[in-house]
Amino acid sequence: MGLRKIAKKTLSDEVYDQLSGEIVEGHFGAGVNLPAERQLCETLGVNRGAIREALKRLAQAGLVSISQGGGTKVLDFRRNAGLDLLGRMLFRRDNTINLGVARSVMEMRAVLAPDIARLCAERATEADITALRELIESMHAAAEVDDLAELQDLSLRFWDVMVRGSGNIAYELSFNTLRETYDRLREVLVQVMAEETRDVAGHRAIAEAVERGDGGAAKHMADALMEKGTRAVLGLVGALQDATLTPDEADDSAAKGSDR
Amino acid sequence: MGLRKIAKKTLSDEVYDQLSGEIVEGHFGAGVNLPAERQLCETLGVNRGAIREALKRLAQAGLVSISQGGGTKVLDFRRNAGLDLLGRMLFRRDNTINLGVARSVMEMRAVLAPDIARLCAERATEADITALRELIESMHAAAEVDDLAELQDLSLRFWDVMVRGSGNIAYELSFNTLRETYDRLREVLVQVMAEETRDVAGHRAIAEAVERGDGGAAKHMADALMEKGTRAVLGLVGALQDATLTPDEADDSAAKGSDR
DNA sequence: GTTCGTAAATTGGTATGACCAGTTGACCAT
DNA sequence: ATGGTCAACTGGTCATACCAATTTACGAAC
Repeated sequence: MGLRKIAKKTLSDEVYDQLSGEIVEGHFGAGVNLPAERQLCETLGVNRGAIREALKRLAQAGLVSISQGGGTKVLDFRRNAGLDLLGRMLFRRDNTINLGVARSVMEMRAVLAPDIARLCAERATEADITALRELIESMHAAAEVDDLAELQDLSLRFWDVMVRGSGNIAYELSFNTLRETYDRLREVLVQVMAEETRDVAGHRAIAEAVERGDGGAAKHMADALMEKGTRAVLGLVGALQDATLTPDEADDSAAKGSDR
Repeated sequence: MGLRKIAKKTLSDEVYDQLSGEIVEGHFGAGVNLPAERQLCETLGVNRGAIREALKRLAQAGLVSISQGGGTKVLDFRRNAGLDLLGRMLFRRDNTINLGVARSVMEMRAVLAPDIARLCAERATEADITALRELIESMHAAAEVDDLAELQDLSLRFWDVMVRGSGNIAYELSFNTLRETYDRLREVLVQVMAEETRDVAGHRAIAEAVERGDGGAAKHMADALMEKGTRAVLGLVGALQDATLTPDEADDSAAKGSDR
């Protein structure tokens, strides 16, 4: 327990991290050209292959646009990047948390989950329903001994089944990204979201609505469940933001209108 | 008019397209190893750099996992890929449309838009409101001469402003991906969604609610607007799917339970 | 039989240098 | 003002070599 996987980074990963960080934090404004590949080689002290692998990834992420002969141009990531950038934005390079990103994830989760529940109720297979039943039982067991970490894990798996049962590939893929982002805050959130995590009855109500094929009820129950965690986290984020407004860097409230 | 930008593809783009296609269409099952880089070079007839650039992109998209010495393993994209994969999945390599993906996009849009409207109403700046006003006027002008293509473009820009005004980065990024996917079907959908596109009053009602800062009303109005296009497209998709069920390939209804 | 260590084969990671191909911009002829 | 030409710059492709981590097979030790 407590052991963590050792993170290994290749050179191109490091290049990608540095460049994407510079772009997201605005040190390379939209429209300007990145330094030429051969110059980046020299500046960063790596070979051109590593640079190119990183640049291709930046292009795929929607952060830059590469054109032969014309250089590599920085794009406006707010207008061009995909949802995958969330993970990159959650932590700044000084390891502070971007509260605006955390809030956004919670808001999105709160809206998607009820519709996932609705669709799952309308489309779930027998296998899905069985899986939900088993998860609810496990949650009961974990709740008996108040094992919060286990409950959190089971809740994630609960929604895993739900989103697959919804038959909506856009929700599945969004969920993957949101889960990845959420996972990075897991240790922090396990306490904050305890009320939602411990609500086995809430999870059970959704599962039973799914079992009955009652989309409306499933949606309503999911809404109620989400409300608990969402309220707790948004409250915390709000408080932290207010506390952060003291320094000159007005962080998030300012960032909203700053770069458009 | 009618001229289109010439699409240029690099070798690594082509490699990426081929490999991601194979994976998404299931020819490489999750868990198996991709051929070694040096072997892919020979098979595809390109140098190793091009292969590596493509593999790095596949890894970033969540389709494979690369480990030095251990080969490149195919992942379960439904469980690991990000939302960006939507665009890759919309068209199969035989150029047929994946109706399940189209349906998913419409469902997600219908759920996100009302919450975007709600948040925008609560957080919009004066500049946002001005931009919305101008767009509504332009829409009126376009509606006078029933210029559907122009109306569609203005509606997209309307939502562009809304999503930026919502102050939710997750919505912004999701919207970028959804717009990209939607754009590929634009010519088809312009007719199908005409009722929603022509509904200038519906757009105006949302803009006015935003102006008043009335989140509840904005949400409700957006819901009503979305309902028009969503109903039309989902109806069409349903009809097409029923028609497709005649051949043995039961396409989407079957795909749902096939690979889990 | 299991466990552990070792060495060879395999696979990805990095480096170098060369040349091809498209873009840009300065310059010039018309 | 227009269009052509050429040089410089930038990304795209290629070949080859070697480094580093993992896997596998084999055998020694328990």
